[in-house]
Amino acid sequence: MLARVSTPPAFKRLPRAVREQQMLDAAVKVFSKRGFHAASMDEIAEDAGISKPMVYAYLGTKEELFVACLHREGTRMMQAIAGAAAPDLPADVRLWRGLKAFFGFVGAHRDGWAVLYRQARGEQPFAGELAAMRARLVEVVAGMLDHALRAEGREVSAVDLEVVAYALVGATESLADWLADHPDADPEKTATRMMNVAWLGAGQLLHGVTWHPQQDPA
Amino acid sequence: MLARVSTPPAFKRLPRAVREQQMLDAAVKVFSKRGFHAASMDEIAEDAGISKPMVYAYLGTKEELFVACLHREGTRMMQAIAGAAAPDLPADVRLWRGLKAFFGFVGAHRDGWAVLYRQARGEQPFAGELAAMRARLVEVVAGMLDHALRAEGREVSAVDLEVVAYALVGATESLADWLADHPDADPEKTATRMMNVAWLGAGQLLHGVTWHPQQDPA
DNA sequence: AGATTTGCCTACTGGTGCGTAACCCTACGC
DNA sequence: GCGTAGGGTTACGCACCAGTAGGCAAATCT
Repeated sequence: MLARVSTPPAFKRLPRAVREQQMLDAAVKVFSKRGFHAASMDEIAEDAGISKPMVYAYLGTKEELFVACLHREGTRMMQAIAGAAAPDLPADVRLWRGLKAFFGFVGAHRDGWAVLYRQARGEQPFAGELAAMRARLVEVVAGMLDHALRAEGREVSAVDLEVVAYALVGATESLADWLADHPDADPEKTATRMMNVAWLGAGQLLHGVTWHPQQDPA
Repeated sequence: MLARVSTPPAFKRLPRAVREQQMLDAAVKVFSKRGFHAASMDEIAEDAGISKPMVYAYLGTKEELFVACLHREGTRMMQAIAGAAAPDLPADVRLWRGLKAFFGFVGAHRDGWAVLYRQARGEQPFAGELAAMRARLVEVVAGMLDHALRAEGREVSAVDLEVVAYALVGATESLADWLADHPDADPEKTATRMMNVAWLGAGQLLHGVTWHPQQDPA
């Protein structure tokens, strides 16, 4: 008896653009779960519902795939933040909106984002990529602080500014990790907490209050 | 003619305890340079001036070796900090000494420490190990804050405390990264900068000053 | 209706690197 | 002076996985 000449392909053919996104989704998921090296192209392909050669055909080698993930997620995040903090608002409002957008983003992309960034930190080939993005963030924050400072007629050395901005960004990333690990936590509340630490601390600095190691016998 | 029956073994035999430390030194170096997966046992062995089976004989599998590194470095760090911050001092002094010790440690172990921790964050098997250590740190910091708060008759929810402590620890780690990447930076000065951000921000909170999202049209 | 392009697969290879088996040699205890 | 234990080595098995060759079928074009 005649079997169906062509088995109705239980899995549909999809246009490239769609499949690419599915692959990236799968890649982000697997990379974040396993880490770059431990992740296998086979698992990514399987998770995307496709076979391995397709991944190579569309997104290239493993490294290129990872970079693609980094780019997509990074761009999404940057847009989310940039869209929130217009440059003509007072510093605290900009900071607040930026934080809200940032934590909102992390909350919505819990598995993807945070862990992807946890990964990229370690692996040599991508550390640079990531560092560049963080540098942009630090620069923005430092710019905000500088702006606020000048508005009060004060000034601080560039390196001081950079370091404070670095600390602020680090604290924020740390809370993002915390948020990613506490699925039931509220992004906005986390943003508020961060704002408290950041703005009050930075605020003091802005007003010229500083701390010095007074007597220190040890 | 008779060659020397036993070539005077150009490389000496050493007692186990010594070789183990050499191996750990090499492992820390290689792991931090390459990352866990990309590091090869062969390279570690070679770098330690020994052959691979010795590493397996003394320190076990690759994972076990990494954990051993983590433990040694972690313990060293914790001791450096614990030795600096006696529990009966005022909170700001404790914080200051702790920070000084921490950044001093990182400054002295630049390549080893910081990068090792950058690694452990990502790799699944060790993230827990690392998280536990960080949790201990967070707990200590939170305890300090709580202590200072109670001394002023105020009280804050445990989760609030935890989050602030988390942010502080994150900011500190971030500056440690910065320090590790700027070999000519001064650890103590970095500690001072961190102290400024942390103590002033936390200090405000301690005095009941908080920030709220006032009107927020967007 | 062909012809061609595009989506998709099964099945391999080649390299890399963990972990081990089997063996050697020097020191020291007795 | 001789056994035994501990420091040390070379050389391999084996599994895993990135990347590829070669081919089939459904759209789409002409």
